[in-house]
Amino acid sequence: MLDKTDQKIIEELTNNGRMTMKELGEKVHLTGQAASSRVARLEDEGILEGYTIKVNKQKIGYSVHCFINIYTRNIHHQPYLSFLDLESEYVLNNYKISGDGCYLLECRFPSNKELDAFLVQLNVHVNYKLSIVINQS
Amino acid sequence: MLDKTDQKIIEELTNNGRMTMKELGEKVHLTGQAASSRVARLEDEGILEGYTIKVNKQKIGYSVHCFINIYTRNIHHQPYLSFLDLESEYVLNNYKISGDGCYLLECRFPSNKELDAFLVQLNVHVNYKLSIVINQS
DNA sequence: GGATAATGCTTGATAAGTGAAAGGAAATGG
DNA sequence: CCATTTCCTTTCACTTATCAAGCATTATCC
Repeated sequence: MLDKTDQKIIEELTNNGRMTMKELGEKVHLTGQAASSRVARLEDEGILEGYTIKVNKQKIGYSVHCFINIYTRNIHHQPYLSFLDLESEYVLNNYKISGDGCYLLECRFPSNKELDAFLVQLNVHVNYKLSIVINQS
Repeated sequence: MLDKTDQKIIEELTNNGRMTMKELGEKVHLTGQAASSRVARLEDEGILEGYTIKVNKQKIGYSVHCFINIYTRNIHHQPYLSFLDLESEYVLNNYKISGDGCYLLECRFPSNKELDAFLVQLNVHVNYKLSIVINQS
């Protein structure tokens, strides 16, 4: 499905998603047009899902990064999931997991103040265990 | 530091990091050149750290996504961290966290076979608790 | 085996975007 | 009140993207 050239394209675009097709072509030994049509194919196949940016969240005031293990008390998860939708400003990811707990929730907050308010509301729906990210290596 | 326009720019580029500056300008009611110079400033300030792509990892053969709570047995973490460097193909993130455990390790594997081999080696350095992602909502 | 089709590339012309320079409007400060 | 700064727009030369056409290689089918 993916040949060496496709893999290289994915690698290059992961490092710089805004590189010109001409530049990308040079990296993978193709013309810009050929590179462009391969990228279009990767998009059509749903392998390349989109383009985005890496933002320094600390610099824009979201410095508290945490993971929250969720333990549902109720067989109905919908209230919890609906709550996440409302608080989506803070939610990065919500993973349904095997192992300890039902979900692993990844969030970012401007400060402990917002985190605290979030946890109070969260506790209406579920129990939780909080882990704060100290560093990322 | 960031005005409304900057925030909108970040939002738009998060949704489509490859949009043209002209297009971005229209979204935020500026000319392409003005948008471009704001983006350049965001890059200089380190707020916009780079451009990348979203890849469907399942489609390229990395279908097992998991989080591993790491419990170090030894005060020296370096052997564990060096191990991660060697196995970086599978490692998405390694967070130093508060709460249960010392690290939260996020990985992706082509199959349980590679996961198993990874865990065997991991156990040389640390104890762990495994959570497999079933779904992402 | 040879015609046919399909795939993936290159080439070339046109349309579109980018970047640098020049200039103007609004806010800031002596 | 004028000078300065900041941020924007306009213009133009230049680069890049896009589209269609053409060509080579490989696969397919009778």
